Amino acid sequence: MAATTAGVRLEERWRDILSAHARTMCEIDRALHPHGLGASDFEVLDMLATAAPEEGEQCRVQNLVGRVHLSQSALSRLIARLEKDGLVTRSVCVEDRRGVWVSLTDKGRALHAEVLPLQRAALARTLGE
Amino acid sequence: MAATTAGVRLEERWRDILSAHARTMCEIDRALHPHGLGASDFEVLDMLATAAPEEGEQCRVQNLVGRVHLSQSALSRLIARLEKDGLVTRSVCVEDRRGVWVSLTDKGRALHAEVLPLQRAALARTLGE
DNA sequence: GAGCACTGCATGCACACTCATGGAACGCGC
DNA sequence: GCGCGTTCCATGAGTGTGCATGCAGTGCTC
Repeated sequence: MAATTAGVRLEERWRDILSAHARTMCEIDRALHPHGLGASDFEVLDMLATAAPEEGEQCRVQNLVGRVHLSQSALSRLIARLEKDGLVTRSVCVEDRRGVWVSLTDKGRALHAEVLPLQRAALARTLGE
Repeated sequence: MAATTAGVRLEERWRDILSAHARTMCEIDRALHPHGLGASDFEVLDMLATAAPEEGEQCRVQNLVGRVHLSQSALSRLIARLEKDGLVTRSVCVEDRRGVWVSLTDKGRALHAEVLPLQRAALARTLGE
């Protein structure tokens, strides 16, 4: 009996998460789409911007996997798209030539600064009741 | 200042939701995959099972859209898959021939009963700390 | 240095999703 | 009844994702 009660409570919590996730994700997508970005793109851009504020600072792809809620292959393709759009650059890591360094371009940094308030606004709209 | 603080708090909340969603979704998928179901499939199955416990009770596709976090087209295809697997049946609604009734088959009901505890267990593993 | 297991990233493939559209059925005004 | 806008579901096209795999580079053992 107690077990089923706990089960129902978990079920409700799960529904809440599902609902909040769907609404917010959709709202962010809608807010960022005019700028050519999706929610996942922004997540990576934001990670690069906050994790490597120094100019010369760079970030391994490996470091991004695990922090981002994306598979390694999806991340690889996403970075390829960002590079094609001129938002990031990839360069081989000299100390471990298997690795790849990813860094924001000036354009990428500028775009991030531009859309950050939009993302915050979307969050406020759907999460801050 | 207060605005940015609130922004950071929202950001953290969003990260938590993202993380919980990804972990739980993955865990449910993993638990249900051996039975040929994904998380979305279960969501629809569960909805049909709980919304129409009576034998003759049926549910319009229209009623499912909005309750499920899926687009109308995705739901249509998902139901087609479930029907192909013999878990649900579709029949035209006699009182509004645009509509379609969806109902669980015995096999669908049995499968739902079989995997429900697995889903609950997955929820408990990832949400109930 | 040769062999070998392992790591890091890219890619082929299958599949589910969204968006936009299509077609059938309804309901309303006339 | 006829036309017209709307609703309901299905489907075609394009895109993104995960899984499995490929391939180059690393480091360890000998």
